Amino acid sequence: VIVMTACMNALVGGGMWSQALALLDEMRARDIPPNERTYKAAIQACGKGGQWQRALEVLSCLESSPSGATVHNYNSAMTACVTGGEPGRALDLLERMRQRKKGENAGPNVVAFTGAITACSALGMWKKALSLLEEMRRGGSGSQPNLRSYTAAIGACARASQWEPAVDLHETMISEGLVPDNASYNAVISAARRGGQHELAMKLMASMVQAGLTPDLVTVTELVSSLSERKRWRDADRVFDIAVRTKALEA
RNA sequence: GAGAACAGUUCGGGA
Repeated sequence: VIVMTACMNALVGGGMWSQALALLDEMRARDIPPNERTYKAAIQACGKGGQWQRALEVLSCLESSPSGATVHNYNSAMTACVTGGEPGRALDLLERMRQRKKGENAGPNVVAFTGAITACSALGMWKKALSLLEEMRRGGSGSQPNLRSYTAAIGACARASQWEPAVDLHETMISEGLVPDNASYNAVISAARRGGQHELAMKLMASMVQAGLTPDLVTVTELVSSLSERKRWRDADRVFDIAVRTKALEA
């Protein structure tokens, strides 16, 4: 068991999740009973590979194991559901974690909530994303939402072309003392683009530069597509100027 | 010490 599990860990670390799962199958075929560590490696493999069915199966093995499933284990299973194209099941898992709280294991943490917000994003449920974020702000995850949580929520608004709430979140986040980074800026800019607010998108890029950040490839593609949709070629030139000046594309 | 792990932003390509 130890050798097999060690191999699985190595495979997962190297991004070879399918081989790791193959080892789990082999253990079963050979009647080598997996232990908790084996399942932990397996569920991580499922997370990376988006193998949600197997993730849920492994999760229930962990749940019934003596030490029980950890918050991390649930989070890996949630990742598997989202990347496996079953985001609704990730939301189910969040509920399951909440039930578990009563049993005095830890409830969902910041990572779990953020994962659930990402699931909402994939489902187009931006209102639910906002309400999950609200719940976090009220202390529901045991700590306050961090930069990634806000970015995920902004991303959910962006996907639904809801630029106004996205901008609100961006501002709230700043007033909470969080410092926006490239990913969070790119998320609001995306919301502006999808909401047809190209002027706003340009302003956001400018404030990004003012804040000392270097726009990246994502920022530039975001703006260029926003501007070209409206054939604002002059503005697109300005964006390229800024991109060159800030060395945006040199990373 | 078999082992320290999980979450966020654009577009495109490949199986």
